[in-house]
Amino acid sequence: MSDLSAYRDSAQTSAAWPFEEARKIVARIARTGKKQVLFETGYGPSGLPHIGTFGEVARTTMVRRAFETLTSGEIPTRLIAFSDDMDGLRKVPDNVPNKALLAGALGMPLTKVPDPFGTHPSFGEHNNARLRAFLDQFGFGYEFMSSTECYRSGMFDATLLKMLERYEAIQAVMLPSLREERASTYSPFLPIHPVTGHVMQVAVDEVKVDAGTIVWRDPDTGKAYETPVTGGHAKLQWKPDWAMRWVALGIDYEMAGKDLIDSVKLSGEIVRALDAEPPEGFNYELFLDENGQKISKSKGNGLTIDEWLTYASPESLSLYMFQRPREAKKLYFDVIPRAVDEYLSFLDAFERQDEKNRLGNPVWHIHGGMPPAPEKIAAAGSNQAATAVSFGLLLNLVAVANVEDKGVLWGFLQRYAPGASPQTHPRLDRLVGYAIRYFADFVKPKKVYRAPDDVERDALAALKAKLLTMPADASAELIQEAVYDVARAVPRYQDFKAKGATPERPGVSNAWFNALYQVLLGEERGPRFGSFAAIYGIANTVKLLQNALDGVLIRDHEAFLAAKAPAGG
RNA sequence: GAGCUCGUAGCUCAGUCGGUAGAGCACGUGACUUUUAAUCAUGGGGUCAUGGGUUCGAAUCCCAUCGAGCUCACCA
Repeated sequence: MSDLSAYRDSAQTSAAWPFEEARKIVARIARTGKKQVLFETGYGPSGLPHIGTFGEVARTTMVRRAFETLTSGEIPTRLIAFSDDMDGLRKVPDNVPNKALLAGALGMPLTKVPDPFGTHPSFGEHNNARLRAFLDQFGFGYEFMSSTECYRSGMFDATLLKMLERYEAIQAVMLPSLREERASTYSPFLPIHPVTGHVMQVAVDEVKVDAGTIVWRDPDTGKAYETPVTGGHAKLQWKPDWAMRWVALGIDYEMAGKDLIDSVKLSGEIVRALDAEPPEGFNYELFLDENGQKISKSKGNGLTIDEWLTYASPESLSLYMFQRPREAKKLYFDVIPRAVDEYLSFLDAFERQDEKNRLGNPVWHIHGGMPPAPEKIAAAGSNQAATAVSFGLLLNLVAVANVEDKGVLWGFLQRYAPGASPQTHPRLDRLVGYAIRYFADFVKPKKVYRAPDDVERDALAALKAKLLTMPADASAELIQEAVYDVARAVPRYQDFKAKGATPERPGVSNAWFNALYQVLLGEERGPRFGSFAAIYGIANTVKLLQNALDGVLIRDHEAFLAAKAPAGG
């Protein structure tokens, strides 16, 4: 943290949004005199963690780090990941096994619903574990809290009793926001049915402030019950629950999606009805799919976090989350490569920037003020500055060179920068892996292999024969010479207008190379062929030529596409 | 009906108390021993959506208009 204190002054005026948020919290504690700051992110545990979950925690953490920088770490902070696991199960999710098991538990608190996966005592606990594993995988610092445990332990009791006392004031906040038919039966308290265990959404007949209970009737049996609002015998409706939690835990900051703006407002009013101050907040925009539609779990559109992490690093996803949180951004496959390269260039720029600019650099926020040094490679025998290899470059390379193996791609890289290796450049190595997966899933399907005609067949056969006479470690230059020499003998490829061409020794036209790329790689363009063959290996190249002559390349590609078709789509 | 965001180069966007418009990519040209991924140099390109206001001075602050898009108004 001592490193960060250097940024304290510049941070006071930084325009980066995490600092603007953090300054709101600084003003808040100046007002309240609090000695620590609590951040909260909340989850409805009926679903699995998703890309929005990541976004909310990542962004909250950015504000947290900004706050710590503003205050030189003098004020302790905590981030609470709160799981609303006492919520009643409303419907059976589509993506779970043993649906019948869940169907029998509709209406029960999630921590009373059996675990369809059979790994935890309840569905709620199962999902809590998934949430924690998810957050841990990214190294987020947080404290987990279970709503069920909070209610049962009595941690919420004092605030719950106060809400009972202010019952009318809370209703005065809530009722105008509801339609008539709903308002007539609305109660902020949801008693847990003492017999069935269901979370009951029923009208409250009587509020007994002194006894700390509510009186209600079972709509099916008509039987009346008196239930304490404390000790986990009842829970709260969502918006009052949020408000109660803010008060009981003393939350200072919580962000929410734009769809919750009105809810934040109502919950805030309830907090004020409890004589407390609602937390500072921030409303981030929702993500859209490539057609501009809101991403929702039920629709399954947009991009999942697993998909992102298949093709790019968590850091690139953090960058995406950092940038323009108040704008509706499209979140689909095409944004990934750009996010990766922007991350790399921001990382590259960081070293050259002064304090103030660093605070505006996304990598400062992604890495909590301490971004790693960029990994660069230096060209052999060159006094040019080392540069970072971009994802775009790797994608290009992997596509034209038909690379499916990390080693081969490293071969190309080392050709340019002999000193580099997966050991010296581990992050570049991961980038290489991402590029290859991208190739397999998005580039390879678009390849179009074409069959050679008779002239091309002869030329390819001649090239193969020539390569067979060469040593396995023949240099790229030597192979390149051979490629030219083979084509020089073929009238179709002779080019007498080429630079340095003579009638006895014609140049070679582009048609030859185009044919090689189209037939062998399924691409319109490609790498320098000599270099390609040297890295790919003479034996492999010979096999590639033979496969082209045998029609194997086309057959294999068709089989590949056929196998992919049903799963893809 | 209520609220939010955005409009700057062909594209994606920076532009941090107001002080002569920037980057990356793309494109043009040139260099690198027979052009074919990776390099380098260089060039063109913007009435900062529109109209007004404040100011010595506005992409930046204020108001209005137009345009693009989103969210909420049942539940969480």
